[in-house]
Amino acid sequence: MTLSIGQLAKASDVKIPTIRFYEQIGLLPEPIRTSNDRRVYGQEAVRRLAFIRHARQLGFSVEAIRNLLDLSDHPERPCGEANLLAARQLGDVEAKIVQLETLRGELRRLVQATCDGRAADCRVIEALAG
Amino acid sequence: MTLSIGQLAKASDVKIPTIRFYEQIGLLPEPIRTSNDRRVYGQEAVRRLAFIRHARQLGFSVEAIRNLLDLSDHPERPCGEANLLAARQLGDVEAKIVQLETLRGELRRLVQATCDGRAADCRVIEALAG
DNA sequence: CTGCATCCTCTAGCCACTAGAGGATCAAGC
DNA sequence: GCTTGATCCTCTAGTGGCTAGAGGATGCAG
Repeated sequence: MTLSIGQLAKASDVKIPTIRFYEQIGLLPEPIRTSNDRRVYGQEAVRRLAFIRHARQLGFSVEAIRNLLDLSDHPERPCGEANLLAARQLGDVEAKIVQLETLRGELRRLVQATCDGRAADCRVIEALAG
Repeated sequence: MTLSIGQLAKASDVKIPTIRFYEQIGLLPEPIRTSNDRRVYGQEAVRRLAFIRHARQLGFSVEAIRNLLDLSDHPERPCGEANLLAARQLGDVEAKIVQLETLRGELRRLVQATCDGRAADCRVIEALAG
């Protein structure tokens, strides 16, 4: 059972231009074409796109995904790099959370200080200025 | 006491190209120039850049900062919009934190499942694929 | 056969910068 | 006065990960 790009988009929940974009940057192999140049995909494309989509949702960069896919394509290789990439991604996310929590604290103070006067006395403006 | 762009960059901890960029997009007014076309700034520029920098660190978009600066430039206006912008920014940050915490959970599971074999049996790859 | 959906390629835009080319000018030391 | 290195100028292009739109070909249903 083959799929058009539109059907693949629905099956994988990835938009058509994004699929073409992934092909362009080499995450997806170039599919075969019909005589009229339309892309034709098989089930493997659905799996590969699901892989990419899941990894992107976890915040992996395209570069990281390229490595992960490469490993997935070569099952005989050691998988230490996959572990490393996952650990690094976790570290990045944890760092981002800490940073955002700090931000949240500052913003909460900012929001609590909101006033109903004119900009001249506005505490939000004041806090940003000073 | 006037400042060159380099001195302003040091005083405000904003890089030179970024200062020029802020001028280009209208966050900073065009400064006067020397006879040799070099930008000359006063203390007001330091304050304005500090404002921008602080707001950027809090994650405000350039558009939001434009509005905040506009308010700051017109102290007679009501400041409800500043409050609104701050509240919205807080909401955005809180949403982002929730999202990242979910991500962190998934990534922790991924990282705990790391294996020392080959990619064929790698749980990280497997988890991403399935 | 008409009309709409789907597909194609190609280019440009988004955000907030950042990097680099290629050149002019300045300040300090000899 | 001359050299050297820092600083400045403008302009263009690149980053990441898409997204939007132009302009056109094809497919399919009524």
